[in-house]
Amino acid sequence: MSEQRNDSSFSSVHDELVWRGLIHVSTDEQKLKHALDSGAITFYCGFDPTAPSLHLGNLVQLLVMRRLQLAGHKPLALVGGSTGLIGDPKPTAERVLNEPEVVADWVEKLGHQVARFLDFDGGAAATLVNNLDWTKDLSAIDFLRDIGKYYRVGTMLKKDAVAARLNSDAGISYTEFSYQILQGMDFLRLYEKYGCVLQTGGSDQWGNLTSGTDLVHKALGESVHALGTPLITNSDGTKFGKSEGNAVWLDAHLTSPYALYQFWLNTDDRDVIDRLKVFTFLSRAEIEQLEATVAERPHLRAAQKRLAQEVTTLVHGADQTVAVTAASEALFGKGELDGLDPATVESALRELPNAAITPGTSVAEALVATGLCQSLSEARRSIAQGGVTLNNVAVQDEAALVGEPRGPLSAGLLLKRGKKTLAGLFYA
RNA sequence: GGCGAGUUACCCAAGCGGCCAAAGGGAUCUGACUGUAAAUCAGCUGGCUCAGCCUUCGGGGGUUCGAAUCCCUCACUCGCCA
Repeated sequence: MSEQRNDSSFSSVHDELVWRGLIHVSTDEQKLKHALDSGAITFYCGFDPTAPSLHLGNLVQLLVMRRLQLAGHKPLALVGGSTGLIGDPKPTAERVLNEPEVVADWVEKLGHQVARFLDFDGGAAATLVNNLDWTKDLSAIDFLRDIGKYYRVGTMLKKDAVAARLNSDAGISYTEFSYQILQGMDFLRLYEKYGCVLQTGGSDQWGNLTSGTDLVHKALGESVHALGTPLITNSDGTKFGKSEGNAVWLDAHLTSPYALYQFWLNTDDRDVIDRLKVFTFLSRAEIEQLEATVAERPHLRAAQKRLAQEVTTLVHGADQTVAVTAASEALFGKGELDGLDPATVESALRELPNAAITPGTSVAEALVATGLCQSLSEARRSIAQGGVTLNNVAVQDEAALVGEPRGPLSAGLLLKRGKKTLAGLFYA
C-alpha cells in the first residue's frame, strides 16, 4: 500500500494537481501557482451537512486538501452548520429544509469523517471550523448592512446555479438565492481570523467560490484565490459515484467496505487511470505503469484492483482492505464454492449484507431481508428471470425455500442476485 | 392584485369519462456474450395472500354505474400585465 505523499518528481504541488486533472477552473492561474509555491498558505474547503455521511464526491475534495497539506499548506476544514440549514440551490428543485437538530447531528458526524483524512498535528496542522459560529448570533439587520451591501443582485442572478433554477419550473426561493452570500461570508471570516487565502471546491460550486473571493476583495481590498475541481464523469455517460442508483458513502454503515471495494473494482477501463490520479497517492510512474498494463492485458484488471485497494485503505484502513479483498477473491473465484475453505467462505459471507434464515424461509423473503430486492414482487421477478442463485445454483421456482444447510458451510448459504450482488444467509 | 399556463410512476413525457397500473424515451435491474469491463442484442421495472385483489396520476371535496381525465376548493410552480 502506498504512503500518503506527493510525487517528488513534480516541482510544485500545483503542477501535480494539474497532472492529476484536479484543476478545472481557478482564479488567476499564475498568481495561484505562485502563492502555492512560495511558502505555506492557509486554505479552506467546506462540507455542507446534507446527509449523515460524506460521499465519494466529497472524497475528491478531501484528497485535494490532503495533497495541499502534504505540500505544507494549512487546511481549514469547514463544516456548514449554518449553510446546511439553508442549502445550496440544486439545479432542478428546491431543497427540503432539515431540522436544526438533524443538521447539528450531521455536522458532528461529518466533522469526525473529515478528521480521518487530514493531519491535525505538526507544522501544517488542520483546523476544523463551523460556519454556524459566526452566523448564529448575526442579526438580519447586521447581515444586510455589513455583508449584503457588497452584493449586486445582477451578479447574483447570473450565477449558474441561480440562473438554472430561474429557467426551470421550480423557480427559486429567496432562501436558496441567498446561499451564495452565506458562503461568501465564510471566506471573509476565515480570511480575517486565519489569514485564509484560498478556497477549494467542486467546479459546480464555482459561483459560491467566487462569491467569497469577490467579497474579500470588495470588503478588504485583498486578492484571494479559488480552485475548482472538475466534475468526475463516467465514460459511459452515467453519473460517477452511484452504485445501483444510490450514493456511495464513506460511512461503513451506509456503504460497507466490501461494497466500496467492489464499486472501485468495477471501474471502466476507460476511466480507471483518471481515477487513480484523483483518488490515490500513487506516483506518476506507478500510474503510468498501470496504464500500460491496462492497455496490454486489460483482463487482468490490475489497475482496478490497485485502485480498489488504495481507496478502501484510505477510507476504511488496511485491515478492512485485507478482509474485503480476501472476501472478493473467495466469492468471485473461478472454482466451486464447495472447494473453498469453510472458514474463508464464512468470513467472506460476513462481509456481505446478512440475514437470518430457517430452512422454511422462502428465497424471495431472503432476497428482501438482505436488501438484495426491495419487495417480494421484485424478488419473484428476479427469480423468474433466472438471476438468483443459492450457493451458485440457480433457483428455479419463485416459491422455493432456502432449505437445509448444504455446501461448505453448515452455518450459512451464499445468495446472489445477478452476478455481482451478493448476500450471506445464516441459519438462526 | 389581474390574467394565462402547469403539477402524471426514479427522470423526461403522453393521456383529456370506461379498452389505464397508465403510451413513448431515458435510467436501473435480469439474461446472452465477456474480463465481476465496454459495446451489442433480448427481457423486466407499483404492491400483495398474484389467472385475483389492493393502492397510485399535487392535497381535499363533489358529479357519475364508472374519473388521471368533468366540477369546486386549497397548495405549489412558471409566464405576462399592474
